Amino acid sequence: MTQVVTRFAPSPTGHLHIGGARTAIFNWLFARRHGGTFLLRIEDTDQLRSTQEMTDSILASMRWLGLDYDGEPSYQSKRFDVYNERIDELLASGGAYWCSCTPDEVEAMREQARARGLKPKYDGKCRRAGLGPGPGRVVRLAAPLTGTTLVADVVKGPVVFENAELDDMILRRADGTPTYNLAVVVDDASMDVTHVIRGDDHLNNTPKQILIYQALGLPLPHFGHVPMILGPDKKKMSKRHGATSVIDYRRDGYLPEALVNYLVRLGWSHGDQEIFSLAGLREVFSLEALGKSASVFNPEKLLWLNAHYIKEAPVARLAGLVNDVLGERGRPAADPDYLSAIIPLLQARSQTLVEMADKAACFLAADDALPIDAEAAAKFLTPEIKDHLLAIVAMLSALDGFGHAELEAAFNAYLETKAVKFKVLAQPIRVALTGSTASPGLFEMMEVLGEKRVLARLRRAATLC
RNA sequence: GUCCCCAUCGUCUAGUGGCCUAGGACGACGGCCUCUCACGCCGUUAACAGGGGUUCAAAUCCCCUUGGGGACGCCA
Repeated sequence: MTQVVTRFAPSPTGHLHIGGARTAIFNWLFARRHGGTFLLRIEDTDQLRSTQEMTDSILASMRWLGLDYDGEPSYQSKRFDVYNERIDELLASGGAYWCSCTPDEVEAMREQARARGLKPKYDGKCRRAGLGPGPGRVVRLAAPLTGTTLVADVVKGPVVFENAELDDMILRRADGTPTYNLAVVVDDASMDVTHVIRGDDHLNNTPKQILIYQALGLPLPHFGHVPMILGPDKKKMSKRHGATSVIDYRRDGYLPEALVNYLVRLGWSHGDQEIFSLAGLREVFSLEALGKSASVFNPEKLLWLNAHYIKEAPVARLAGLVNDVLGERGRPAADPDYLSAIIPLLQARSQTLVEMADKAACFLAADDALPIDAEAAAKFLTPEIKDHLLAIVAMLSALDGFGHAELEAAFNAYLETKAVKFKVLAQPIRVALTGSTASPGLFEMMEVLGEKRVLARLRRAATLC
């Protein structure tokens, strides 16, 4: 295969969508797999809806996901002269023509076609009028009226379209700006893109674009249309499906490697393998392994992957991320060493960083202000337990070390002398230490909390009995 | 309405004519472990949309039906 060039071409009219992120991943992987080039192009020809803020957001999301691109991003808004040059060429060669029909007139034509059971399209009224430029006029492609156009899709296989179904689409708007279809073709050709990998929803655009390639005398790239991601209702993913942007997942405490792993498995597979890193993927990714059918987004599986990566992540990294979450919630920064001691106790118990931060809260709370669940207190901080708590305070104060092993040994001795089962003490102590009935193991927690906090919390709990 | 795409457990998928009594993963359910909650481990549940062909043989190939999705913009 010749040098591979792929590109990701988002429109900066919103944050990076997970569907867009997935096609970016596929393009990135294909290029990296073949030692090719991965380009980024911002499709901002719609000057009304495109914003710098969204461009920045998309760039940030890509960086977060670990998708680096080659060279600088290109902006279509800076290339209007290039597009217009090509449109003028088409005008001169007869491949395009001026059209004075108003949007309302065109809409009427479409209605008419629809009413006759045909595909709604422009009827070519101005095609032979030989119009020149003028206010309010657009430029349309003089598309072939007969014949067929073949899309040799890398994913879907060959797809044939009747040219009669295709439209004399607008190339240049009345305000002089180029339209999407024209700009994509000119850019993909001038950037020497070899593989256009994009969402399924563009399949119907492809024959139209091929017509433009042909009119311009440009060589065709390979096309590959990846199936869409659907919401739980099997409809195209949209805002009403909840979290749909990459930044939503970042905010909700997901690790980028989990999102990438999840997304790549939607519509692509490598045997029975479930766990993939970006580095591993670039060794095995292939377009042939892409599926053809749309897939439903499954939040539970993403959560499972996130939990998996949380268990694997280095403590120092998690500590930093949890601190960020804490900060976003207006909590003071935790001591890095203390937080790093807490994290290992929470890794197997947290599916997201947000959950981890929530669970870290009881470690970080001031001893006299630790929130204690009322129901838990009523059930476990009972009068008969009070003496035990006080006796344990005395016992622990006399202890030499405060490590897991010493603590466990001391408790075993206590249980023996008092002839009591650990079960009767465990929950009361847990409530005393954390304020709730669910937590990491007692001894490992006590070791992390340290003697001072443990004693203070036990004393406080005794007063509540 | 017209055109295009798609069709294996609830979901993501393996499967490229015999290895399929259809495999894995998430979820759900049950069990083990156990100081609680998790983790982990073990097990159960559950699918080739329907109908015709082709073939010695079909989840795999062809056709039809049905179902689902997408596209029909001076948005991208």
